[in-house]
Amino acid sequence: MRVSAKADYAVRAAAELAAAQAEEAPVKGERLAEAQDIPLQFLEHILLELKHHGIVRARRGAKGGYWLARPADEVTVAEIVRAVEGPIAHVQSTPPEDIEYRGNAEHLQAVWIAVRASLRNVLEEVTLADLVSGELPDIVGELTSAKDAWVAR
Amino acid sequence: MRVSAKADYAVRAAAELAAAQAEEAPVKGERLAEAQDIPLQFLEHILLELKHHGIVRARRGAKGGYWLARPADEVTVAEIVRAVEGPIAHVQSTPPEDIEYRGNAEHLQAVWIAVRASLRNVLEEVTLADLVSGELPDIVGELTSAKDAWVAR
DNA sequence: CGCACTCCTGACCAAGAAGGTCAGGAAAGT
DNA sequence: ACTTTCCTGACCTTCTTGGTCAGGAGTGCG
Repeated sequence: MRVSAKADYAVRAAAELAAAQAEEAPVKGERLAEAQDIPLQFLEHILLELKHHGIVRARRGAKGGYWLARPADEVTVAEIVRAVEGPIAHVQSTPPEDIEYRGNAEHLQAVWIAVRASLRNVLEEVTLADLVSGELPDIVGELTSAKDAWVAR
Repeated sequence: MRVSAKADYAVRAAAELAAAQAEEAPVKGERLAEAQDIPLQFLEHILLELKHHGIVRARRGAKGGYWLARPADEVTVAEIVRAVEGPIAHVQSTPPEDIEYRGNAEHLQAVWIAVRASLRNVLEEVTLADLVSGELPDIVGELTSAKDAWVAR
């Protein structure tokens, strides 16, 4: 139920790429690392994973670097998280719809399904374009405006 | 972004305790383990954690066993998950409200806050009583009735 | 009292993930 | 050719996950 450093880094780097999409030139890994304060070599591994998932493209050499494979408003945060962390809200490493619960826990399956659906409702709605513009989808506004959304429990 | 075996086991065992709350006698660990098919010794460690968090009580000896410290409709799934997994939706092991994002990732904080809020909206609404009766809160019904809530991505 | 029963506790363990670092190779540009 | 930058795999340390094992300590009963 936590967000890994890798996922956080991946989204941040992707946000930088989204912002740079206007310029017609690739962005170097080093610049991404500096902009978001991420260890360079670790970041390059992450970018490679994003590339393998078709989210990012890259070119090597002098004028090389990374860029988004698609327009920023077509890439969701959910995609990026899945690329580096794997499936969202799996239970014991298996998808909730495949689990059979017995006895008094029978309805737990529906709860885990609801958990996954609520995560998707946020992560699949927010695109990289939303993220850099700051114009987040309504659902984020609703969720973050509840007074106790910003306090720990 | 996944649910550990421990959290799953904990909720299932707690559901059994909730169902047994009518009988005025404690439930043995062995019975819980069998009912939910959980390795006994691992389960006892989990129950101990729940006890330390004031969710469960226990007595040793011949007529000993475990029981819920409070009525089943006052114990939420969120409490149980926190007891065994720690805080929900932390990023890089720190709460999202404490993170400062720079540059184009500035609004990522709001997204993680929304993620946490949406998890809470489910986990803090569902009580153990809901779970054993099968009468889950409206929000769960809404989330699970979307057609693609039950399919993988 | 003694004994069985059950929880309680800490030590241990193997495998994997998290969060990196290091060294070298392979394309691209000049 | 040479530099630049990505690409790749190996390696590393620490922590977490998902357990098992051995023994201690409280409780109830005959």
